[in-house]
Amino acid sequence: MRAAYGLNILDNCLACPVREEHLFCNLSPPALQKLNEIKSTAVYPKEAVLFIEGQQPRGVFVLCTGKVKLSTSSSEGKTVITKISEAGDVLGLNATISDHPYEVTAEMIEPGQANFIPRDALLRFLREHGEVSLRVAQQLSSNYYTAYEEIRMLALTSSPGEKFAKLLLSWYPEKEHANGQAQIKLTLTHEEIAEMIGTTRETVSRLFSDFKKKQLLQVKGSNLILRSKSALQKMVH
Amino acid sequence: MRAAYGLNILDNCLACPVREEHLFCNLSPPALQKLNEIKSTAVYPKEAVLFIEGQQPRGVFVLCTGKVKLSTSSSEGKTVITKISEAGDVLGLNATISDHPYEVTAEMIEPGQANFIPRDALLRFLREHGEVSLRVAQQLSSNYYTAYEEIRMLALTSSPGEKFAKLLLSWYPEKEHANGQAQIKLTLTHEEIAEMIGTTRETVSRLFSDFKKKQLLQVKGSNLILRSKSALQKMVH
DNA sequence: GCTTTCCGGTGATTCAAATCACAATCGGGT
DNA sequence: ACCCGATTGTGATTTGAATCACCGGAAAGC
Repeated sequence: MRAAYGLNILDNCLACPVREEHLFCNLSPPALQKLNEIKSTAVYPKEAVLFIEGQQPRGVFVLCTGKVKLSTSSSEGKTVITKISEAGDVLGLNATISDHPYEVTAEMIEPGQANFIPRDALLRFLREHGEVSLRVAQQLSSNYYTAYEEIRMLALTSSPGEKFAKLLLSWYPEKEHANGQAQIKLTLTHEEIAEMIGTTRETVSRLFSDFKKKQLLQVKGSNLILRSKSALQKMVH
Repeated sequence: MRAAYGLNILDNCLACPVREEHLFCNLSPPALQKLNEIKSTAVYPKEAVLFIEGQQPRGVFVLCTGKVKLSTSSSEGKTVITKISEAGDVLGLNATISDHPYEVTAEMIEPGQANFIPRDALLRFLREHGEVSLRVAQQLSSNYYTAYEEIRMLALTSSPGEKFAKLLLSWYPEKEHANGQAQIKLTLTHEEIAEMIGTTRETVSRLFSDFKKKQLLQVKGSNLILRSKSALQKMVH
């Protein structure tokens, strides 16, 4: 499979067996070598916390494997999950670049491996490699865009049902079955789904029931089967 | 007043009589000269639209004077105002850098002047001036942080009353009266305030009544007087 | 000056989702 | 196989804000 790319991606990416194009891929050899010098790799178990909202940024984490839950909480204990990050994502970039405190808490929900790059080493690196700075700027823009999606989801979607449908649509893999069906491993609890769409656990439970009744989905153990993409799309419109 | 700064800021900023430190200030003379070559200045009346959500980015606008309302809407006509931009702000930066469509609509709510920098000229400029790229990256991070504030406001603040209090607090000038009082020119309609905090016009109207009754504020024509910062802070906590 | 449109205030009513309260079920550990 | 804590399902009740409906008043246009 890898061979199809013509050359081994490990040759020109930050050492991390990630297939997708990401921030630290396709760099010039000297830049890449420098990056590999300043990074350090570690393995994190489930529930490990990479960083906490409000902390001074120590640096960025490039996720190689595993899944990370990004969330932010109010002082009263209410929590929103803003994103589930996967392999290839760079975590804590904005905080590190702007020297604001981390704006989210990052917690592993599936164990995995990540490269850590300390803040000052990264900034020094970026100052020396202007071309990478532009890449970073583009990555940040893209993050910003994702945040706006979240804002739109929270502010413009009125009913929990619609938000739930949007969430399910976002779970479709790029390459789904032609008939609009998809099978997804459900790793989140109802509580966590509630925190993603800004509602309560009970409401999510009822949404699952409703959607099952309407033939929109099916649950088999931890497998979630989505039955019709078009029907979901009709709900969000 | 300006003299207090030691040198005329027009000497080292993108030509635009803005006092604050902003993105295109304190650049190297050659970079600055290049910027002034590629920018063009225009005056915009009230209700002029700089760009519309979903359009391909044409470039960035550096606001010199006036105020701009940034908003995003759903297909059903619901609208959120995400920010009121003021002099010194750079509009459309993320879209321009990442080549995503503009994520908001920018409309003048107070007439003013802005410098426009076309997309390709800006990108060429950034490639040639790596040091400015890092500044841009920092600006983008900062924008991102602001977007997160918005997410927190929308998702973690339960009642309209609390959101309203948060909004009022954000209107305090940096240097307010010691006793927690402040006078603010109210340029937004209740409808617009509703769109900022995600509620309805009627609810905003009632909030004004409630807050007046509770001695938190006072309205005299278009002047809004906030009576107690600490009382407002108690409400949001 | 008069009309028309936009904006702001306030009641009455409705309604969807939060809250409360349990019961049922699942899954991992011993 | 059994136990226990975490997770899920679902009814009954409450509630806070949206919606509907209308009026007064200010500002803008003719």
